[in-house]
Amino acid sequence: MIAPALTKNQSLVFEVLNRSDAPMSAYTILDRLRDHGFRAPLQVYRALDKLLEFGLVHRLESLNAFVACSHAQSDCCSRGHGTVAFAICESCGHVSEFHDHAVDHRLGDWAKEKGFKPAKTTIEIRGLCSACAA
Amino acid sequence: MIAPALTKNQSLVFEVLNRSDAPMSAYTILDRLRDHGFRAPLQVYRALDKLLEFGLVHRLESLNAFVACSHAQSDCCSRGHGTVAFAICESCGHVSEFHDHAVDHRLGDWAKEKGFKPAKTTIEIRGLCSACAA
DNA sequence: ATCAATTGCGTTATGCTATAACGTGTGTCA
DNA sequence: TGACACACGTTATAGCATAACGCAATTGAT
Repeated sequence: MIAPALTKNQSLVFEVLNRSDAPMSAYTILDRLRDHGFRAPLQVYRALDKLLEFGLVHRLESLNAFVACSHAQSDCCSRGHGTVAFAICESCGHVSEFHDHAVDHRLGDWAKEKGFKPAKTTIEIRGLCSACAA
Repeated sequence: MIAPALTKNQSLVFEVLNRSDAPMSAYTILDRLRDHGFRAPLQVYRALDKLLEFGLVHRLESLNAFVACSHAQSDCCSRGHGTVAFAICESCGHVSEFHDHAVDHRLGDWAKEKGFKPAKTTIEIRGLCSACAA
């Protein structure tokens, strides 16, 4: 899944997500981009679909929101080296993205044992980050 | 979190979920219960909130839907002995609920290391069950 | 060069998911 | 008995996501 050059809309959405230090809903992104000519949710959702496909953005299922991939610079996402997990602070909104090989492997083992063919795995931990828990 | 006797609405919602072999959205539950006097989403959501609190029901974040806890009979859920994971078949809709101590422990270690205080953890694997993958 | 297929884009309308805010009734118990 | 907690019912609204239409630009094979 090599990412081609982004289109204008895709770039705009990606920029907004990259600048944000917290997840954003599609509608929040839309509002941020009204000045750039965005008028309808579909403009955002279509861009997000592509960005997700390219691995530049992640969707947080438990929030119905989106974040830029923390490792977009490296080969992490574009190579799809495994399942990514998220720790979401419910106080400040900060999201830590990490990969745990052991967890990945363990879930893979379970799937293998059960004959289940995984397509996409979601791991999200909600709680308080170290700064907010202090 | 010992579950007290369920109220009428809670029982109705729980029954519907128990009879279903796939997750159900709140609105689908509502439709199933129109004959029993349900008229508004809030009647369902309020019951679901309690059932979730009692550990009798789980919410599937990646589907915005709900399932009865597979282990409701045992002490699994009511005791909250750890994080539960779900394997969701995208073909037949069947959901397997399981617990993996190693995964649980591993994520706990990560949290401890980072000073993150977990409140709720979501693990959902979407794919094809053995029957549908065959 | 041209035609067909693909892709992105814009717009309108709609559907699905979830909660706010208000009021009612009922049971507890100090 | 009066304050409180809790379940319930209703209306309205907020928030998230996609269907369906049409147009424009690009690509690529013939």
